[in-house]
Amino acid sequence: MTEQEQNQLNQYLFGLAKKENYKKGTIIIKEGEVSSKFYYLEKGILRGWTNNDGKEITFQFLFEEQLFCATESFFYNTPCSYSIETIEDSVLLYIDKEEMNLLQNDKSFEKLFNKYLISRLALYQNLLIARIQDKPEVRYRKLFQEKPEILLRIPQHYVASYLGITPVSLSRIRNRQ
Amino acid sequence: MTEQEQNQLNQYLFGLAKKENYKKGTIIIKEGEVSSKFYYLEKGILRGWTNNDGKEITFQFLFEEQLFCATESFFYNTPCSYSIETIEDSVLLYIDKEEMNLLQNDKSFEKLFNKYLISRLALYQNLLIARIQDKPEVRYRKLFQEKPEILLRIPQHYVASYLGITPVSLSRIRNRQ
DNA sequence: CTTGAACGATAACAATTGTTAAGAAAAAGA
DNA sequence: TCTTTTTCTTAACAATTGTTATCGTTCAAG
Repeated sequence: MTEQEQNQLNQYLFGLAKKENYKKGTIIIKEGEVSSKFYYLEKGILRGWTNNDGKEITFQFLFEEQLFCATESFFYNTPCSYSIETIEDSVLLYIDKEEMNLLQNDKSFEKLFNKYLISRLALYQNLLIARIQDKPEVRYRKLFQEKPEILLRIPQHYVASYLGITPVSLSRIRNRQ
Repeated sequence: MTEQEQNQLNQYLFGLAKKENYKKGTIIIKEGEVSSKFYYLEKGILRGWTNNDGKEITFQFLFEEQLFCATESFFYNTPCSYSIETIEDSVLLYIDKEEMNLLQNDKSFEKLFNKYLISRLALYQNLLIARIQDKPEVRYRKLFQEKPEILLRIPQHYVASYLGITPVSLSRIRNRQ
């Protein structure tokens, strides 16, 4: 998906969108509830996490200019299996599902959205492969190379959880470098 | 995506498809090459794997009645970053990308394919979350509960690789139960 | 049927990570 | 500013996994 196509899609989706400010620590999408909004993160950082026997597991970070929704919940109207919250003060744009349904009559939108889905699918496949392939220490090094901003803007215990290790272990790995 | 929608999509895609038999151990999609076919696995089992410093990492198994393609390679015409091979004698249906492009003019197909992409996206998100959430031993137990046929039909060292551990460690885990 | 390769179990030791706890530093709130 | 909370580091020990090697067993090709 080219940058131009991305901009066109954003224009379709968020040309008439509402804008809202959220303080750090606000839950945008809540585990167990149905989420029927499609979002664009204009400013800030978000974190996706699930509850695992009382322990929070962080599985995703979202940065500026990122489109997102709770895919399964949004498209199938099912309770969401995870939460998404702000870890900085953030600005979000959003549209409701009904507004999105209206867009689906537009063939040009449909084609763009198709491309968006394909790019997301490819991304998640690559994320999954990378996670199977690499051990925690390698995952840390790659993350540090590819997205150093994650390590600068996000508390380390969230990063540790995202890497699938404990904060103690991450601290040790960092110290080894 | 309902079963009916799935059948409709399969009919669109593979109504006029070629059918081919492959012996066990045949490479269907080869790492480094561009794959421009969309497949349906009628019979057999496939395995997706990548080369990681000389070590094979298995990241996916495909079973009967499964649609698949090398997403990134197929849609973006890039060299594929992994291989897919048969681990049993298998029967595949396939169409070329040009045939698929013709289908894209059909609005009904487009809608179905959209739903397919959404279902795949949701699946991969869940796979990724599960992998971040669970430790190797838990992953094994869940796999055993959800897909015991994997453990019966697939050599254990492939399963171990898929779980992100060594065959030795998998053998130990199995012995602990 | 025979032979070599592939597969799985086990053992011993190394390396890594988890757990718990304590303390220092930084950030947030009053 | 002062206090409280959060975050990060470090240490000691436990648990898990990795590595290497050996040994039957099974599978497959000839």
